[in-house]
Amino acid sequence: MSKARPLDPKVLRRCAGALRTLSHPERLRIVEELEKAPLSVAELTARLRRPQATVSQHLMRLRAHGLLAAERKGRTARYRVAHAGCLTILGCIRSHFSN
Amino acid sequence: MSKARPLDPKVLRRCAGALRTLSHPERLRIVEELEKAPLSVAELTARLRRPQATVSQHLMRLRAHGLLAAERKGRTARYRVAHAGCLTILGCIRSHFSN
DNA sequence: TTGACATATTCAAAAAATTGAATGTTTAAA
DNA sequence: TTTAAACATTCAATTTTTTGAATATGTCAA
Repeated sequence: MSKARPLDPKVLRRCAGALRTLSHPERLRIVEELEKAPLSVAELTARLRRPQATVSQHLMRLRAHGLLAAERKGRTARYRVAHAGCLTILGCIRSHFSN
Repeated sequence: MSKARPLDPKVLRRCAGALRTLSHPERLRIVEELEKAPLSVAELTARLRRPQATVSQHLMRLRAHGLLAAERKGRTARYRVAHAGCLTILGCIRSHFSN
């Protein structure tokens, strides 16, 4: 058990940024889908029933923060969760904020 | 281990809202301070070195989402963490996003 | 009461996030 | 090559968030 030193401002900003990146219903949903299995943009677009551009923008943002990663095969991009913290936070949400 | 049912849209929005409420460096810092012990607005203002109004606004927002609670004694208000999820997420951040 | 202190609220300006349409890029198939 | 499919990017309009100054409210002490 560590001493719970205060996080330094730089780290604090990065952490807040990660939380903010996750703090959108559609992005949360994306992580939820990708937790089960990697999916292409088209598959995610179908599941979320949102415009492709919107889904792509969400994916870009999640990827920019290192939360997702993409593997391209031919002309499709397969996204997957790339940061374990993502799933931990999702689990935390499920157990603490679900109802 | 549950079946990881997809969160319904309403819950998803609430969860995203909670994350967003936490996704600000100063608000994260507030939770961090209050994790150790309850504090008054003045004490928090001193620790954060931010204008009182700003701290108060952050507190109001955290309280509105049920993450903090306030107990008033005379003319001071003592804030404390009121939602366990808060601390779980803080712990998650420490272990996954700290460096 | 009056005055000072602690906290909360309002307000307007500035900054950031969200949205979808339009368009660009890359790759595979014809 | 052309064409189309899959994804990414740009853009401008809209909405939301953030900020601090100003001010309001409530409470204690004199």
